[in-house]
Amino acid sequence: MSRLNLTTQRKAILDLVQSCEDHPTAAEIMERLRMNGHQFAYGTVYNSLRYLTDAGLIRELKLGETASRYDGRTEDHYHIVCKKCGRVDEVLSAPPADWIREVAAKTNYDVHHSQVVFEGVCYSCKHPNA
Amino acid sequence: MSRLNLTTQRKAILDLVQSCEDHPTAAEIMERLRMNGHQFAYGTVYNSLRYLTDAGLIRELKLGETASRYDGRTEDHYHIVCKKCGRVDEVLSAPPADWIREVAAKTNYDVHHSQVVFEGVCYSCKHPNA
DNA sequence: AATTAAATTTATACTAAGTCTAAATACTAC
DNA sequence: GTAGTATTTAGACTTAGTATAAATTTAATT
Repeated sequence: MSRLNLTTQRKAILDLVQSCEDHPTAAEIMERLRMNGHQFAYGTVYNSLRYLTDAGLIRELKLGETASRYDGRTEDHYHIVCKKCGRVDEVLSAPPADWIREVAAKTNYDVHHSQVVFEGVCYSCKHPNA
Repeated sequence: MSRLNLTTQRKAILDLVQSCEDHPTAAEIMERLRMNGHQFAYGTVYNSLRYLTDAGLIRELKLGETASRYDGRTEDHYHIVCKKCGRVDEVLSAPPADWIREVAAKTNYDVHHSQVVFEGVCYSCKHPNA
């Protein structure tokens, strides 16, 4: 682990991701950077996203779509995806420790981490004319 | 939903996936089919895997790698991936219903399904010289 | 059994997301 | 200021998967 090196590009990308209410893909990040007057090389954006992810400053979300999404919230949390509209919301309740212990015991693994993606239908899609 | 139509190709692919102890990718499935003397078009394998998945005969696993994996076990279950060796094991304990209810209440979603991928270190990697 | 219609397979072109590479640029330490 | 390292850039390349159009198979109708 070496010292954190936030270049202009990395800083701009970090700021952008942290300012997002949603969970943009790399392509969406590039688009928003361009709208803010930045124009970085394609590879630089991917490089920086990986660097920032490795540094623990942002999170990469793999929600089962083709592209990864990025999240400026670094606390441990999960996500729920609406099957109808594709919207993604945060889930802050952690899986019960009992369950994790049970899984560790049954599988003989040291469990370090879990990714959970819930799928369902969001409030707006349930009540279309509210 | 129309009647199930298991062509020669689909049947061979279903048989193969069901006979696997592991969770092969589409590329691995093609390779194993070839070893069994089958030679199907590239697109047919993808088509068939989707067909079989939609029919509920196999499952598509998105474990955060670049390629999907396929699983002949159709009961509801989850997976745990070893960070060291990449091995994937089954997790048969379901997440506690209380937790799911809590998530549904907090997010205002109807929760239909959850995908859970645990990450950790498997027994063999923990005890390298056993 | 021959004819038509529908579904499926095949081969191949294409797309999307991301990685790799080599040259150019920027930063750091002396 | 110069040498050395790290980063950015542009663009080629890779991987996984989708789309398309022609050929083949299967099923239904007569």
